[in-house]
Formats: sequence, structure tokens, C-alpha cells
Amino acid sequence: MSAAATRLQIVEAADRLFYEQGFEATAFANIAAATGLSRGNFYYHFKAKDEILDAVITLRLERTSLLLEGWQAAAEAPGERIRSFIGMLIGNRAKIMLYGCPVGTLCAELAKLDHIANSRASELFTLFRAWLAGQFALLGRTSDADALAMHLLMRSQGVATLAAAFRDEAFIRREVSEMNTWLEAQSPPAPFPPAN
Amino acid sequence: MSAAATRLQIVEAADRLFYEQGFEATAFANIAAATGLSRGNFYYHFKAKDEILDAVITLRLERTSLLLEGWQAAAEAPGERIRSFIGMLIGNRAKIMLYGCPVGTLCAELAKLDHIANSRASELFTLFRAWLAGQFALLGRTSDADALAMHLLMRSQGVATLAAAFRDEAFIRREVSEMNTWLEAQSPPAPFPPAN
DNA sequence: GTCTATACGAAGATAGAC
DNA sequence: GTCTATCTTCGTATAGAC
Repeated sequence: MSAAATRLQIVEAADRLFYEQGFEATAFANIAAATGLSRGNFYYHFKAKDEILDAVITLRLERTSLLLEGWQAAAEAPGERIRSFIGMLIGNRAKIMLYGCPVGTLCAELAKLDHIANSRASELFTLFRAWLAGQFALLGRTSDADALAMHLLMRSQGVATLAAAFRDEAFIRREVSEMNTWLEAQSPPAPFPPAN
Repeated sequence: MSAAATRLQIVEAADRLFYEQGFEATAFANIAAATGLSRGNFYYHFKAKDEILDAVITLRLERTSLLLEGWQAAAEAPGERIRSFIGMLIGNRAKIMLYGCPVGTLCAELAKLDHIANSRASELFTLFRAWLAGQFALLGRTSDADALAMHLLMRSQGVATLAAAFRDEAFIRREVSEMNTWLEAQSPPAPFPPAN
């Protein structure tokens, strides 16, 4: 097998295991079992476990960028694009109820570990934040676009955390519905009262 | 030193370290350094590390109950009591920006570890949930009291997660302000339009 | 009750054969 | 490139002295 293909195989397995079990709790033995590779082989592709984490974060950053580009291309209306973001909570509800949000839980773990990769992991949040702020700006909310982006990120994080704690799918659906209602109300106020 | 006092000393140190470093990442050596006790001594008071975790959760449950009773006694108006809950985000902002919410991050870690204490940890959420629902019921929102409680818990969890990821105090203050505004709007709609 | 010393296993990392 | 074997460190847990 080519080096690049094996490397990707390792990173994908680590990506999944870091999400499901956490970074520290995932041992080389787990990645070995998941890939069918031997533990020793990992050191041909990576110098240390931290380097695998770095590769996982890089992979997630790339895929997040692609995801955002896809939403960008799939709809013209910024409101509809933001609904794609909100829709993630429904689409990924099964894993969210088991493991929470992959971004939020990784950042939380690395912060407690005081891990050097902590700042890179939070760039994942920054990608969503900047993209959402751009959509709110397109909606006309130029002055508070970033605050609205943070507010929506906040709600998605809170939903993921509680959905995992209570394993409650109905809660996810209810909050998603409220987020969409909130979004509808975020069109900018007209400079003058609408003539109706 | 009496057994009970030493035991409490261990549990308090573990409580702080589990919050700041995580449960798995906290070693007996860390607790030993924090308390000045020797590692071996822990096994006089606890059979295993899991038992310390259990004691920490018990301690947190007790202190959370006392906290809620305190808020209950400090104000007659349910709205004002709920503001005490929201105010936690301000009062604990320094630690929240470093380590997130102690309840949310512990539940997230234990869920990933598939740890047996996971369900007991989530009882911490249940305490807040039931208390908040009681306050919303007193506010007159009997039919959706639990949904409102979950909504407020959700927001506090989202704020804690993002505040830690971005180390952003202004964000906390802004969202707390919005939560209080939201709370004001939760008085039940009058059965008939108010005569004004 | 608390200590020191140590057993035991798990996990990251290295060496070298193939 | 991938493997097996091994080294080393660390952390939980135990044994037994004081």
C-alpha cells in the first residue's frame, strides 16, 4: 500500500476514535485494531501520537472548509445556507446523542490537557464562526454579524451537550425548530416601518 | 487526622483536579501533590480511583442541592431565582473560560469513556433541570416548564463551551444579557389582551 | 491512619528483521 | 512499508512497616 493511502487510513481511524473515545483514551492498540495495521507501523508515518492528532485536526479543517463551500454553493439565500448549518444537528443526531459535538468535545478535552494543539482545534470553531458571520452580513446584519454567528454556534453547542447528557432526540428537534424560528426573525429591521 | 477529614481533603482536591485536568488525566500523583498525602494512603479511604470519582459526584450533587436551596431562599420571585442561575456564568467566568462548565465537561468525558458513573454525573444536570422547571412553573408556564428549563440549560452550556474555546469574556456578558432579556419575555401570555 | 516499597499492566516509543 | 520484539515510562493498585 502506498504511504499516502496508509497514512490516510490511520488518520481516518484516529479521527473517528478521537471523537468516540477522546484523544487521550484512544491508544495505538485501538487504532491498530481499527485499521488492521501493527502499532510499530504508525511510527513510519508519524513521529508521535501528537502528530496524529495534528493530522486529524488538519483533516477536519479541510473537510469543514469543503462542507462550508458545499453549503455556499447549494443555496443562494444566506438564510437558507444558515439553515444547512442548523440542519447538521438533525443529520448527525445519532452520533451527537452518543458523543456530543466533535469540535466542542475536542476543544474541551485539549483545554483541560493544556495541549499544544488546543489553539488549532479551536480554529474549527473559527471556520464556522467566520462563515456564519459572512451569511449574517449578507442578510444585512453587518454591524452584529459576528455576534449572531456566535449566538448560533452557542446554541448548537448547548444542544449537542445536553442531547448527549440526556440522550434526548425530541429535545434536539424542538431546539432546532426554535433556532429556525429565531433565524427567521433576524432579517434586519427596515429603516422605516413597512407600508402595509 | 480523622479519617473523615482526610477523606474530604482527598475528595475536594480530586474535585478541583477532575475539573481542571479531566478525570482520566488526573493521576494519584496529582492528588498526592495537591493534598500532601502519599499515594498509598488513598487506598485506605477508597478501593479504587473510580470510587474517588463517585465521591466527587456525590459531593457535587450535595453542593448543587445546597446552591439551589440558597437561591430558593434568597428570592421569592421565580424570575429572580432564575437570574441567580444565569448569574453563575458571570460569577464563575474566570474558571469557565479556562475549563468550561464542570458539569458539562465531566458528562462529556464520561460519555466518551463509556464510564459507569456517566448516569450519576448527568444527575447534576437533572438537579438544575428540575429546579429551573419548578421556577418556570411558578412563573405560570406549567405546560412547557421543562422545555424552558432545558432551553436555559442549553444556553448556559453553549456559552460555557464557546467561552472556553475563545477565552472571550465579552461574549459571556453579551449572552448573559440576552438570556435575561429572554427571561423577561417568558411571563405567560395573558388569557385576554391586557387592558392598557 | 499514613507511610515506603514494590508489583503489575498499559501505553508510547524504538530497533531491527523482512 | 510493514512487521515483531523490546524498551521505558507511567499509573493503578497491593503489601507491609511504623
